[in-house]
Amino acid sequence: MLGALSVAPLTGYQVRETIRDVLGHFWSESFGQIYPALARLEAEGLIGREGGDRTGSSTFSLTPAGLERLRERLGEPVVPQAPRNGLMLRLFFGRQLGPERCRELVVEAGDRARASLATFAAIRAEIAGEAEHAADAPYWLITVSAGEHSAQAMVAWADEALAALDALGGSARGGPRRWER
Amino acid sequence: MLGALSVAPLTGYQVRETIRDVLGHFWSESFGQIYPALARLEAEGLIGREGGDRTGSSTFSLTPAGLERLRERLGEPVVPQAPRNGLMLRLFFGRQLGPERCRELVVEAGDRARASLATFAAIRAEIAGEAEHAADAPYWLITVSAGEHSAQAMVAWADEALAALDALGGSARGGPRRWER
DNA sequence: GGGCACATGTAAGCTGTTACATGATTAA
DNA sequence: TTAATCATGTAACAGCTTACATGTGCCC
Repeated sequence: MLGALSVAPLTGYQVRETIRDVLGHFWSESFGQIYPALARLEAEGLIGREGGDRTGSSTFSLTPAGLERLRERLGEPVVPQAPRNGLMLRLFFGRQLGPERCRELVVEAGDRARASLATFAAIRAEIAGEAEHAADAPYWLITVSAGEHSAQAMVAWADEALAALDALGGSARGGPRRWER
Repeated sequence: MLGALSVAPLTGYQVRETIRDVLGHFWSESFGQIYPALARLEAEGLIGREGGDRTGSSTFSLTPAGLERLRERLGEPVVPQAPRNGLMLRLFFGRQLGPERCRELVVEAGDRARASLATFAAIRAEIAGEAEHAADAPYWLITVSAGEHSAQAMVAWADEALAALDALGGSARGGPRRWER
């Protein structure tokens, strides 16, 4: 939230939208905690509220103390997320799930990756077109590139995995079954 | 846990180790919940306990009902994990963090990816050498392949990101500074 | 006038982590 | 005999999700 407000002043609602739409590919926040967190950050003097006292909407912006705090927090060590990849779990126990269902899961994953490649291309174009964020753009593009590399890897893996599953004889629907007479 | 016990009977401690060592690249479990969960699964008749009543260690194995339940659970839709990538968050706000620190983070990520490539190669060799798990091996190798593709993508991305950061002029230590006289 | 997007919040409850506590067995 | 590993648990706490509750302003 401090990061979002470091780019531009936002309302709570806009913070929520920004995190979902802009950071969504690598970060998520519990929206039920945004307003409590805004209140806390305001009480700590890290963000300031402008406009609409109790009547309408208020816009929050980073104070100098808030910017300092953001830099501190960004400098802290990265805490790796505990992995929880349900797709891989299902494939690992694929013998119990069956080759057909595994195949479906892999196809879906490949399709999702291809779709996200298109999204990343659009985001890349959008960032390149925004002159007002020229100083941030190189960093933003690095994260977009990470998404693209990851999605490309997923596409390549899905193709390879489908070939492996077909070799197992699991593709009952439509696949070539060379070993049958 | 049902999946782990579907491959071989294990003690609670071994379940914990198996999840950490074998599934660790794509799954994690809260170990504080393993024993309560084992007790619950036993009460539901999904797993059976052999040996050591109250004295020593007991080994759990899957009952037919447990195998059925495992297949049901594997067939449920994949719940995507909420993304929380601290590395990408720091790079996105890299302007506040500074190019030097960003560079360090990217180098670390690339090194981790290279190290995991070596690990995956070892795992691949190990799976290929285990004749008793021949029926599971193709599925296990698909998940190993996913890890390899992902790590290779990370390595390629890191190189690209470092080049982008150097172009920004952030590499004060040792990098070529062509624009200087 | 109705529906939708904008806007702000609260609270119950679930999940998961962390730290603690204990004891047996095995290897140096 | 001392340390490490194997083994089994408990409990407090932190964090997050979900559902609920309410109201405004704008467009069709």
